[in-house]
Amino acid sequence: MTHPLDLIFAALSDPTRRAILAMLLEDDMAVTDVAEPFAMSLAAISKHLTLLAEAGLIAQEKRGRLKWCKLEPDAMRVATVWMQGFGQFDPVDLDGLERFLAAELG
Amino acid sequence: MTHPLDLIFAALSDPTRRAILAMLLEDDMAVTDVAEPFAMSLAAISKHLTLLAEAGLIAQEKRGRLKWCKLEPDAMRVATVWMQGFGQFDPVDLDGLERFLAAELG
DNA sequence: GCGATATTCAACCATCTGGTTGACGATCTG
DNA sequence: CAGATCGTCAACCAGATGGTTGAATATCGC
Repeated sequence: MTHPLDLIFAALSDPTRRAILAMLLEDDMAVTDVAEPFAMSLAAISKHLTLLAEAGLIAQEKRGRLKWCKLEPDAMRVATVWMQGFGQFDPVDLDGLERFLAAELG
Repeated sequence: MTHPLDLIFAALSDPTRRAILAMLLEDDMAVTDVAEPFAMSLAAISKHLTLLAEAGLIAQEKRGRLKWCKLEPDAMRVATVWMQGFGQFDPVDLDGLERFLAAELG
């Protein structure tokens, strides 16, 4: 795995990591605070954060004993730019989208 | 792995599968034709196509002995919609994007 | 019906992933 | 300094992923 998009999409494919990103959208947070809502070990969250950082989706900065995590929106934009090509050809088909979501999400 | 976005992003995280999607953007294709440009077995491509179909990114329809693959843009749109939230807050920072790409792609 | 073409299935393999636990190195606080 | 807190590291595990090969199943054309 070496292309940036590989890392970005792989990082986004895990629900825990997407939830972390959503949290960081609200506010920058230290690792322990990120971990708090999840029913898994701190080490597991730490690994998730490392993956997110390697993908460029977040930046981590250590200040004192806390390591602050903040969203890094550029990486997500790169992915968005790549994906744009696949949806833009027919004027957005909201009905179709709705059908898809209804089918997939129950 | 059960959430639709899990499958969609996981499917997109592989360069072979992204290349397949780009090919299908040009035209619908049968499995053997999809496989032709790749230096790997037909079975491998067949598995990739199955993953793409499970993610909803393509649809496969068997006509005679050929199985036609076509792009199914709704799934990609679902992902785009999810991602929109992370980039839209500051007016698109093209310089930052360029720096990111320069850093990541060499 | 027979041979060729299209596609999948099954078994196998190496590697990655997402999680655990316990020990460890830093840093803050009293 | 001593103790608590923050975070990572290392070893381990079960299961998924991306690939292979060879056999099996449809379907087409003669």
